[in-house]
Amino acid sequence: MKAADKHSKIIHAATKVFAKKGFFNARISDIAKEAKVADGTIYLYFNNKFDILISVFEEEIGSLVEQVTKSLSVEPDPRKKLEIFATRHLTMMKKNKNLAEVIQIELRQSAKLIKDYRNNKFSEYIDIISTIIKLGQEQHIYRADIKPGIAKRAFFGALDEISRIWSISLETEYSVDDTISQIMTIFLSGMLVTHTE
Amino acid sequence: MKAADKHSKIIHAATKVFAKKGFFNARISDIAKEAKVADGTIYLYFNNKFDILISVFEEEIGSLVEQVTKSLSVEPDPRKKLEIFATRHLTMMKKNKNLAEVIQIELRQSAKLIKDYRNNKFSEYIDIISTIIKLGQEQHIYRADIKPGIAKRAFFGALDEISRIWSISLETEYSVDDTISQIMTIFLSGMLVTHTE
Amino acid sequence: MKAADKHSKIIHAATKVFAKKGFFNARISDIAKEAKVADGTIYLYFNNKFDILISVFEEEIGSLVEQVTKSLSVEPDPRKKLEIFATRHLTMMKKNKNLAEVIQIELRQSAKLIKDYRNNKFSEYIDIISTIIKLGQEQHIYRADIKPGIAKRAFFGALDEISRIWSISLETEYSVDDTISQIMTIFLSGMLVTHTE
Amino acid sequence: MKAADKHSKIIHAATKVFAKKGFFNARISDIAKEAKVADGTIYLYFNNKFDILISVFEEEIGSLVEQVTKSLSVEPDPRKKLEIFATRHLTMMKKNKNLAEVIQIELRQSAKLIKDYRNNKFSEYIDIISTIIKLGQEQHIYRADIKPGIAKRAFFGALDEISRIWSISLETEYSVDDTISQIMTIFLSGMLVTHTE
DNA sequence: TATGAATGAGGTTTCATTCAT
DNA sequence: TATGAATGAAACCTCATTCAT
Repeated sequence: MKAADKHSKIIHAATKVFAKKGFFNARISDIAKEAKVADGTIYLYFNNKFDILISVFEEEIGSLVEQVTKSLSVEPDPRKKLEIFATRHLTMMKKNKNLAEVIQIELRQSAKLIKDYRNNKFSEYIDIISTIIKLGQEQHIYRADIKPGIAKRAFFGALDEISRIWSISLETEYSVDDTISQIMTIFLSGMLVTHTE
Repeated sequence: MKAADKHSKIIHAATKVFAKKGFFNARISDIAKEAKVADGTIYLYFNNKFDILISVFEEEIGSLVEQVTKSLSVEPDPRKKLEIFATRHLTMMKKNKNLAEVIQIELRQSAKLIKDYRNNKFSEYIDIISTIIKLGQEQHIYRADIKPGIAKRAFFGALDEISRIWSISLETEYSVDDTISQIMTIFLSGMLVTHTE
Repeated sequence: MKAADKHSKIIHAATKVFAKKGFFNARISDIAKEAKVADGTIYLYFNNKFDILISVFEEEIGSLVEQVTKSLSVEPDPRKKLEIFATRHLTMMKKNKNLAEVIQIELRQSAKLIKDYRNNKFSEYIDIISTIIKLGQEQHIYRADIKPGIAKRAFFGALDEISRIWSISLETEYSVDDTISQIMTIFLSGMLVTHTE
Repeated sequence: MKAADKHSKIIHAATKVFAKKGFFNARISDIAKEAKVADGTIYLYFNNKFDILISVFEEEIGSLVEQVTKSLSVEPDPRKKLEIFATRHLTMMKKNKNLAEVIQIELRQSAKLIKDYRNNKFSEYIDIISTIIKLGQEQHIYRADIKPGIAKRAFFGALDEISRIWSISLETEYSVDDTISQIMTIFLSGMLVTHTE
């Protein structure tokens, strides 16, 4: 097995374990067992436990960015692009609960633990949203007075809070489609009744 | 000093320490020192470390619910009510960074750690939003097709993600007012350019 | 309530609690609760936890000595005296399981913990046996080559080990009477088949 | 060093420390220091402190059973067998004071602490006595009316109480030989003067 | 590279004892 | 005398990390 393979095997194992137990409750030996390597082997690929967490983000979110970017590239309409982002995000979070939990919980932990960890990949991911909004503004589809820097957080926050509930409660009140539909309505048209007739 | 006072003194100390270090990195002795009591004294008021965390939520969010409810009671307009909620929430999070961090980080931790902790007070808090939306729907101000159960999460998630950034980054790109204005525009009118003229 | 009463109330409570939980697992607050006094009150009557244990011995065994001595005083026959001692001891241990356990377990603990605790009352109790033996030797009923100092321990040890089993196992294979009969046979006549005919 | 060696090294260290301080006063770090391993190492071999105590019994008494059984195997006479048992027991207790104390004190503690610990090895040890008695009864050497189940406890209790005194008092009033002689006289022939002439 | 036994620092919790009331 | 809230020392146990093989 190549080094890169083992590295990624550990990353995946760690994602699973962090998701299940949380960063602090996860033991290195749990990750080692999940990855089927010896405890000591982990330290040949990572500096310490925290380094694993950071790597999990970088790799998992990195691949998320890749997938989403690819999906978006074939769609020119900024409205549709936003919907695609939401769909891909929620679908992924529903499918990959491990990743979902790691993002929801550990993202916050880690942001706190090391101020100098810039969440590069994560920023990149969020910035996909603002890029879409800017594009829409250039095309006069999105209101010019919307600040992409705030809107991207509002949009991501909305999606994240919804998928958070999916993670902790077994029942899923609303389907992905229902949710997308609601989110798009709210973010595109707002909640007010429109009296345009 | 009365028992109730000491209880609340420990709660406030714990909020501070949890915010600064996170639940897992916080030591009981940190909380004790902050509260100016002996380590053992804490166990006269709480069963264990986790019980402190739960209590912090219940009490801090409980008082948040109280304040917000009071503010809302004097305003009949559902549009304004939503704005008041956003304003009070963001203002509080900006002012009380400890509480903000505890909500953002530990809320997620605890939800994960004990599935049977129903986050009663927190649910109550979030439900203020859905109650406002329902009221607005009855008055035909908010669209009937908006599902309050989803919208409340979207709205809270948006606010929470924004205040999360405030907590971790020292620079404050946007003021509370700016942010409120953006959030209200998005949630009430949406991001699309309206061609009603 | 007089001081002496409270003192003895605590002693009895302690005997109960020590028997149930053992000295180390017993908490002062357990004893206080059992005695229906405040924790601090105990320290008005005893110097520390260990002092309570010593006092329990002195008092409980003291009263045992008194009772046994009284029973023995009316019986002149050394053979019967020994039987009375065995009967009283086993009956008491069976009736007062608390005392039994305290003797069996804590006697050994305490003897170890403080070398300078001479178990005065306990020695006095054991010496009742050697006194009986000496009396019997004077009357040429007991063999002159029996050393009372060893025989007293053998006799007490035999009784104690038997009552120990009673304490830990719920089933009581043998009755007190059966046991006495066996013990007296062994100690008086030995286990060998006698070919005197 | 092999794992088995380290296991046994810890057992011996624990026996020593428990004997010296008693189970409750013994600290894990005491045992670790005595065994010249790190505190944590102990938990690679034992589940918890109590598990160490149980293991000490099983191992130490197990080897006692082995030795005694071996000594007995070459002696056919039930009278001599009993004497051999007493001699080996008392000799061992005098030589290995640590083991003696652990048996005397902790045997009682542990029997109390966990009702479901059956003291397997210890029962096996005691049952050596009843087996000898039964053998003697078959050969019409020991009285048929002696109940081996009671007699075994009486015999063991007698030996144990005597060795208990050896442990706690430095002076040794009686030698092993003296004691054996007394014990055998009592248990075989009883204390009564025999008028067979 | 890989292993996994060993390390030892560190934290939660308990509880005997004190002391202000 | 009596109380019981407060104290704070102490110990079991965990687990990230190391290192000899």
